[in-house]
Amino acid sequence: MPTVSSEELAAAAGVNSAKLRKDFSYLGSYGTRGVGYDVEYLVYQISRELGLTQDWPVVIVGIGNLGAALANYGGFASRGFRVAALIDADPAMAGKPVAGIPVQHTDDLEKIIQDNGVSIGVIATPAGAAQQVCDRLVAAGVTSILNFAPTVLSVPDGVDVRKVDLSIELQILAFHEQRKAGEEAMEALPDGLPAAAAAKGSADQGPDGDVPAVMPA
Amino acid sequence: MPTVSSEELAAAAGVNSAKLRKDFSYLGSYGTRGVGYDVEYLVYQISRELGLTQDWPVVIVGIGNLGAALANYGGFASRGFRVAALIDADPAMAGKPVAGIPVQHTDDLEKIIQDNGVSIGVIATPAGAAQQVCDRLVAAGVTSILNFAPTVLSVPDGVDVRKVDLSIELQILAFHEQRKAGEEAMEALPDGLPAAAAAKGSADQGPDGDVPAVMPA
DNA sequence: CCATCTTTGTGCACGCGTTCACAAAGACAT
DNA sequence: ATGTCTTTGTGAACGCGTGCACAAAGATGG
Repeated sequence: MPTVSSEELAAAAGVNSAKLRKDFSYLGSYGTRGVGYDVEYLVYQISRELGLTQDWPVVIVGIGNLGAALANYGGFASRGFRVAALIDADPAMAGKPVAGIPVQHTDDLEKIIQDNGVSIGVIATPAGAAQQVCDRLVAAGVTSILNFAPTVLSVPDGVDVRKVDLSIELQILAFHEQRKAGEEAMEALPDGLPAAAAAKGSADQGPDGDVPAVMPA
Repeated sequence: MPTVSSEELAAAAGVNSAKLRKDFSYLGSYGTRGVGYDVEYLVYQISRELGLTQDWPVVIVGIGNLGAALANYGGFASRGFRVAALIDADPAMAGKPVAGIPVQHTDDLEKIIQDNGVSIGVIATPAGAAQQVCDRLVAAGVTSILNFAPTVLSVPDGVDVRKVDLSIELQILAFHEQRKAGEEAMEALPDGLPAAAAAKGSADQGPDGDVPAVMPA
């Protein structure tokens, strides 16, 4: 039986082993003292708790470059997501297959949502169309929306929205880049930014809190 | 002179006003007591500190759907980013304009980086090519990399990498969706997940910590 | 069956960030 | 000028998450 210790996992993930064990303990006592965690069982338990074992049908609205990129993205299927439909407002796109799935017209949006029991929608339209698409998705029964359009969507209570801004990550890199460049002239700067200085040596690859939280619109 | 108070900004951003004032104070004392902050001056100071006033030439490597979507993304220019070049390994793409910029071949990668003084690279290639492209970018002088390929890149010290996984946000939505669905049957579940339960009512649209940190690969 | 060794699960303490609360500062009216 | 009123900037307290350290649990070998 293949096992891992919290120590091994912690080293691989770059976190403290005690924190990892405490996190796991919230899911239950799945480890064996003196041995570690049964890999297969642990993966299953975490997957289940995270909802990876379920089948999540999603629709992608707006099949431009980004929508097509998402439709072709291989990482969805392995995480339980199934692209149930692609929807675009351009009649010329209708019927054209993208990633093996024929694009359908916006007119049929409500029917598509209901027929497939979709509760998660992805918006990859231009900014101008996003709110309108969002409203229709919500009215049709969608309760979670992933928004790639550069607009803040307003939704009724009970609907989750997550906004993905592709330039934010780039901005974080630029922020660190600026720090690197200004390091030799650090003392010459008018003010120091403690939070940023502390994060100077961060070597992770994740979207974690290593940049000030407040930004201008 | 248009001004805003910390109270107004805090309400708009959904944070505590004291925290906002303290954050601003790290940048200097830009407010006026009894009045608030001069909007224009404040925006400038924050922009400067964040590096938005600088010109950041970036290259995008891998001009598939995603690369094209990034090249067309309007949000870059306004944040100080300038797409200096598009690079692809496919000779058939060479010369073809995407978003008004002619695609160049990978062979010229080093020269392009050096001629344009590029320090930030975006990788939108298939997973198999990512590490190789990364190595060449780093060797050519790039010190910050935004990675859209589903691979963890290894880089020497001093190089920043940020990995963007388009399915993670979707997974967070699915996690909350599962919670919503299981809410009526909450007591029937074998275990509760305190962190998730606490985040139940979160209504923000940002990638903040409202989901467990550790995940299986 | 007992001893030893490994690794988990967790109480406890420390440290950091958030929030409270207030004095200082400045605008504005009289 | 002087007083009042608003809002900043920040010292201090609070709360939460992280990390330490160890007892309990179980495997493994003699």
